[in-house]
Amino acid sequence: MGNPMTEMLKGTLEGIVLAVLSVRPAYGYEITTRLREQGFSDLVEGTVYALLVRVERRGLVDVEKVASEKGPPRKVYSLNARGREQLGEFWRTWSLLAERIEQLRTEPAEGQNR
Amino acid sequence: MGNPMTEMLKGTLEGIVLAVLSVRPAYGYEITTRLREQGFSDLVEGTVYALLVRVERRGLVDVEKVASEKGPPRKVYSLNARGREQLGEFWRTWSLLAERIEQLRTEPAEGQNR
DNA sequence: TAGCGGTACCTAGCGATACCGTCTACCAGT
DNA sequence: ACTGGTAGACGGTATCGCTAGGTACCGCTA
Repeated sequence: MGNPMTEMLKGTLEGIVLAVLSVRPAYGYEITTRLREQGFSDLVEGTVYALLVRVERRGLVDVEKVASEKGPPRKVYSLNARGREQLGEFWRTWSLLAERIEQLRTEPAEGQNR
Repeated sequence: MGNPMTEMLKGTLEGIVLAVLSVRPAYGYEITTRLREQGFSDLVEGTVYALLVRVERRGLVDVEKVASEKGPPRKVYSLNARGREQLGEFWRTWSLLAERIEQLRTEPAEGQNR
């Protein structure tokens, strides 16, 4: 079965991470903990790392290795031009979906609009 | 890759179909064509049928076979008590996700220039 | 009467993605 | 020496929507 939030995140998590990176560059561990604090409490570290590898392969982010004071070096990701384009695409798709779903929520009173 | 809307529908399509059924009972072909007209233009028949089989197995809907004037008999699905409960759960999860994502859209770098 | 399009349902296999568990590796404080 | 926090990686699993077909019935038309 799996909890519903997990399934809903499919297809949206990438946009969420890109949105985080659009604010400022960040590294994986940081992204995970920040999103966890912002309410995505079930988010799993491994998921974010895998997603970052994917967006890097698709050329949506630039990567820079930065030495860390604690632990291994950080891979700092920053959104590039293609990434910002993709983020725009995400917002468009999201808006469409959200609009249609909200329509379904308030529709029951109306019934048939045909 | 796949188009982004397809990925975003994962986890939400079930709720969408349950919402449609909450208005009034319907059969698979009807649900597909109605949603297609309402903007989910890429939605595929097979997807809806498979989804209906799943929600039936999980006991969220009641099924009744009704003879059709054209073609094979219709399987009319209606939302039962468990289905309505599940729909409520869907709306709660959706609201949470939508709220957090909208927050990301307008958020201006929390810990830095604010 | 043969063919076509619309209605209505069903299925096997594929691709994408999030989760799970576990691992490596480094450092500070006790 | 041990624990806990930081940082990244990987193989396996499950879910779910799509692809790409198939079956079956009906009315209309060439």
